Amino acid sequence: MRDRLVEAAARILAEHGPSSLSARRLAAEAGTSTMSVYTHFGSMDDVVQEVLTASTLNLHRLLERVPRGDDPVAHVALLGRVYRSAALRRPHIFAAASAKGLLSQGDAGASTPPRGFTWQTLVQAVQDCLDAGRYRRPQDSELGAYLHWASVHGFVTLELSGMAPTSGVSGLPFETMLEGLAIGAGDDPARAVASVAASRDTFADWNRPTDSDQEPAPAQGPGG
Amino acid sequence: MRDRLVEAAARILAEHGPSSLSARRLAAEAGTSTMSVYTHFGSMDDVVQEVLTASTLNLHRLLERVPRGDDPVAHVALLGRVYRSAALRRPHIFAAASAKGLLSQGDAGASTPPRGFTWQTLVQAVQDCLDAGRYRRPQDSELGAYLHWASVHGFVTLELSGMAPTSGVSGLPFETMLEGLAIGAGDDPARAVASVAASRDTFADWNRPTDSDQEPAPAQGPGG
DNA sequence: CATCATGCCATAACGGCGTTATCACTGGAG
DNA sequence: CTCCAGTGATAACGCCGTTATGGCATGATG
Repeated sequence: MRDRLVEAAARILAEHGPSSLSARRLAAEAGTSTMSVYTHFGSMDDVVQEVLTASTLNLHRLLERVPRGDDPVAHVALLGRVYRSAALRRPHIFAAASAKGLLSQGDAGASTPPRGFTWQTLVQAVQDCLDAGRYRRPQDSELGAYLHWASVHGFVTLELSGMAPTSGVSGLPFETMLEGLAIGAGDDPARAVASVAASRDTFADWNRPTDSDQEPAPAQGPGG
Repeated sequence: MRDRLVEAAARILAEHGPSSLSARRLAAEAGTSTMSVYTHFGSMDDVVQEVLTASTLNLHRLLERVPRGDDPVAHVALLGRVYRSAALRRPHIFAAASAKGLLSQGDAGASTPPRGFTWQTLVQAVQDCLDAGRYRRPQDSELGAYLHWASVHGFVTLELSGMAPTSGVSGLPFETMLEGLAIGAGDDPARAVASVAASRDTFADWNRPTDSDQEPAPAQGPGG
């Protein structure tokens, strides 16, 4: 029964958002009564917590599996692409996890500042850029990682709020942002553009076979 | 009565967050009954809409009054500082307005993509950077403005979620981000750093007298 | 076999929510 | 004065999360 509840909760959450996830509806869709929710969970909040934790764990696993080629800047860009792609694929989940501050942890009991394994992955990726001489600023790879994360997160957040830039804008906003991040970190502009372009191809190639990593998802367009 | 309701709603929203703003509590704190809420507003949602719209309007007015010196890059950075400062000053309001996608409009009936007057201000500021030869990319000032906005917004969002970078990090994260934005847009690194530093002084000077622009606010630290 | 303890959940309830129907009251217009 | 529009107090409806109660299986124990 517990599994059916989690399943139903995940589906409701993903398809209709958190406001539609009520104990009565959840029980009904799982074919049971509200009482069984409380036999298996402490509260309704624990249910969404469990679903969101599982979802972000999926994202973390996905991000860790991102192929690390020999171009560290492309790797950082690729991580951003995967983050955005996951968010666009399941907007409600992303929004809820973001609102609850769950996106950085991926690990129960983590301290409030970013401490999930993905965070380590990103920090390492940025550190690789520094080591390779591509990045120059900031010297602190944790700070650099945080700035990348903040920018991509903000971009996606605004995108999901329907505030994406007006159509007719020249260039692809997300590509431009990725390039700007690298250049802003000290990379050579031409190399940054090349690395971002390379990461786009890697993403396209790699994204297809890993489709099954996420549960069934509606169509989406990571093109942007 | 209407005013007392709006007042009380604004206070509850700012101090205790949206989840604490119930019709019954609002009526009680305004010294009336729930019915009066519905004589003056269509629904509870309209109440928070009104409060948030007023708050973002305040922010927009504030942003428009930002002194435009002769350094366009410093001006862009200053806009970011003011945005962040307002968000830190009233976290609940910012989070709620952000969740409702109200932050860009500042104007009823605006189309979904950013169309508020502040948006025009930011676009113009970025355009000034392009015209002055400080910025080089992207050529489209709307896109450039969007990228700045997304980064600052993401930074503040994560900051309010308690995911600010670990203490002990070297350098000031927000300063570093502002510098990175300018450099990523093509500015000369040294000039970017100088402009951001200049904007910090301008902000400190200008922030004191305009304290009264916002309603009574708890202590906060825009230092970053 | 009978007995009992345990875990699961159906029913129904409690208080609180947004919202609405009803109606008493007030104050200005004719 | 009457009449009317607007206001809001009372109480209700159907939701919500949560919980008390109790029935029903199941499996261990004698």
